[in-house]
Amino acid sequence: MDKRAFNVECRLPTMILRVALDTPLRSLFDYRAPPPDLGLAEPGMRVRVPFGRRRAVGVVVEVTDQSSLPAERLRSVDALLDPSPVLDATLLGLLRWCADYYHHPIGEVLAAALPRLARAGAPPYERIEHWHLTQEGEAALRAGEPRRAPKQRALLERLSNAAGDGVDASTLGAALGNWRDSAKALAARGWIASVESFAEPVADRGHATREGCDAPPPLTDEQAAAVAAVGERPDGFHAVLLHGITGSGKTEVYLHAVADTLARGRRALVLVPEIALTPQLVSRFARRFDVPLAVLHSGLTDTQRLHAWRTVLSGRARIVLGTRSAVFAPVPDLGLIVVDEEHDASFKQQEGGFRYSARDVAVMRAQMQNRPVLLGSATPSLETLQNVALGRYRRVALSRRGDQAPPPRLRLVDLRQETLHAGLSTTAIAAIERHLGEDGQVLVYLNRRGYAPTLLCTACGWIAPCQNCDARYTVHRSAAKLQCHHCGAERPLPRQCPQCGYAVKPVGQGTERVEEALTEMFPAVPIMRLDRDVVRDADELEAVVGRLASGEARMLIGTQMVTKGHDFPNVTLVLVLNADQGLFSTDFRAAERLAQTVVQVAGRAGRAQRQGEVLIQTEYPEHPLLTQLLASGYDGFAGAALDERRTAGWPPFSRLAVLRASAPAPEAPMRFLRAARAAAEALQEAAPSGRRLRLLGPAPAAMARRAGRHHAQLLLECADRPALHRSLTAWVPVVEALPEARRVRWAIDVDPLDLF
DNA sequence: AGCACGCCGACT
DNA sequence: GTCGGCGTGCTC
Repeated sequence: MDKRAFNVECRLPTMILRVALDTPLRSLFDYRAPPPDLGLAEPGMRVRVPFGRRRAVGVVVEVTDQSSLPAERLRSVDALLDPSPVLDATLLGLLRWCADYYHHPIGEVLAAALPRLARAGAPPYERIEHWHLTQEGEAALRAGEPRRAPKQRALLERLSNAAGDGVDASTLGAALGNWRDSAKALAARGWIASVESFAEPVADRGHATREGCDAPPPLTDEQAAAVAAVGERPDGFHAVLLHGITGSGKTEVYLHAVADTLARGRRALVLVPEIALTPQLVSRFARRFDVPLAVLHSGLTDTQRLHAWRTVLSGRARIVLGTRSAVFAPVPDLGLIVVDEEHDASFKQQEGGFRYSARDVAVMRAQMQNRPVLLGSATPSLETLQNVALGRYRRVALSRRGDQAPPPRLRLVDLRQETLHAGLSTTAIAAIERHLGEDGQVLVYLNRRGYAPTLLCTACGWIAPCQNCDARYTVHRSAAKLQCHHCGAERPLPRQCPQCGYAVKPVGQGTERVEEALTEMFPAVPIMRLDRDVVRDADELEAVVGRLASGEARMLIGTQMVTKGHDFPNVTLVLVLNADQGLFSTDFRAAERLAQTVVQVAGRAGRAQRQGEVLIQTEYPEHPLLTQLLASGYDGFAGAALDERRTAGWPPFSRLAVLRASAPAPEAPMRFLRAARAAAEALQEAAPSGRRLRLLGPAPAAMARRAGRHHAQLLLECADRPALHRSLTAWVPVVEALPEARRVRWAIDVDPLDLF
């Protein structure tokens, strides 16, 4: 309490707040602190400030007593929006590290950590609205009023029965349904009134947790060892890779590690890819633990997101489950971070300006917080495996499936020796017949939705080009339209060639077409499709999964969606229709992605007693990646792939950054990038910064024109991270100041996932 | 990014 | 004669 008095006397005269604002500017802005009666500003609190001609909400990053600006140019903050920091010291430190590491303006980095409504100034705590009867109201009720408004009367009676400070709005909503109109009418007559307050943050620690209704099953030895490895040093940073094959029970390890964390009175943060489509995990946590759980994902409305964020900030939520941006959730007393499917590309922000890897940020957060981080995957990224090899992460393995099912048998189907029916080889069709005959289920994986990837004119060769992109329209037959999968443009499906009037035909296979072909081949077998066109939300997904689980459907054809997290216990045959996309890509990560996809989809097979069979269709059955994967599994593949990366000097044996630019004008991105490259070369000459920086490009992107904008990029490569970082630190301000920069949208992508 | 100011074309 | 195009500059 005396702290305030101290500050008034000694620091107020020169108290200056350094504030981050949601602008692409790379600096902080100095403001005079508000008078002390408005509250004492601390780093991590939001403030409302005048900014140019408008008002903005910013976050106090530093409190100092001096500014590089003359005092007369400083303006005062309008208001302090938080009674205590919404970003604690560790989280603020993490965000500052992000701004530095990803070379992104601090204001936009902080914006990524706050829900939109919080950025607009919404209070940090839930408003609690308490309604109570006034004396006039009591009198009216005794007098038998209101006589002809039953809803108003019910509300009055409900309030008159309430004790103490009345009834809060959510209780009224639950008890009376639509009560707002009645309340308005009664308030207008002065019979009832409301008082607003804020929900208090939860201050307790050491809160013992009861386990919920699901009793934890006994752990296998491997699982127990994994849980022990995570819990070994709960007060220090260490990273554990949980390398568990599909079906080995990784989730059970997470649940136990989280239980240990809760038992210490700490909170757990669990990151998953694309949670909106994996409600299974959420319900498993909800059933196991009898504690409040917050779920943060991209499918929430702004209001829902604000609500969930407040639940986290207040400490009510003991477990926070979320996707990428949840890595910035303001979890108090954070005791453990789990990253499930750590190899998943959706942890990397690929759009917009601030392109961070939530997995890497999670590791850094755990380090700053001095807490363990648990990374789980059946197919760990090569980066993570290299961290294990260097002794930075500890690897614990789950090598046995809980159901004791033998691992599936993988086989290649040589497409050069096969006749194809709608993309299906005769071998594959025979295998489908056999498995269906033996009462098994069949899963067909094809990473291409729609009916066919192109529509071709049989006479003139016209190929339905998208107007906005260097791409062709995809045929969607049942919706009778053409759709561009890069910009979303649609047009009706033409019956004849719009150029010459002759017949058009769809070329190639998408999931819709394969479904049609399978339906024709197996008219008696119920088939389901699983892709973004058929399944729009979690409920629809559950319906499809449910129909397969019940045996109502016997075959499933789908895209990536089928590889993610869902159990199909009776699937005995998995078909991978075209593995070849990943074999000859210019992207050095394509092989890794293909291996991960194949292993993940193969893991869906044979989870019951029967051994599963996996058929991979390819034109290149002797390709080393495929033979390696078949001969020695993912581990063998990963070892060979890491050797290749070392030889070629690709990550994790070097560090990359990409400067990306786009503009409607076709020449602007390349002009900007050439200027940026020249600037980098000039800097290198002026101050050789140790390790050599290699510049590759600029070059137009693989698909140069997307959604009406032209894209190009410049690749920067360096043998070690500090040297790359130093170069970027010197270079980015110069790039920003280039006159050409004004004509493009540009962004730095540190540790890019996709190069082309 | 916003939001101004500031100079040159087609409109009431 | 104005409305408005987007080039340039600034935001503590």
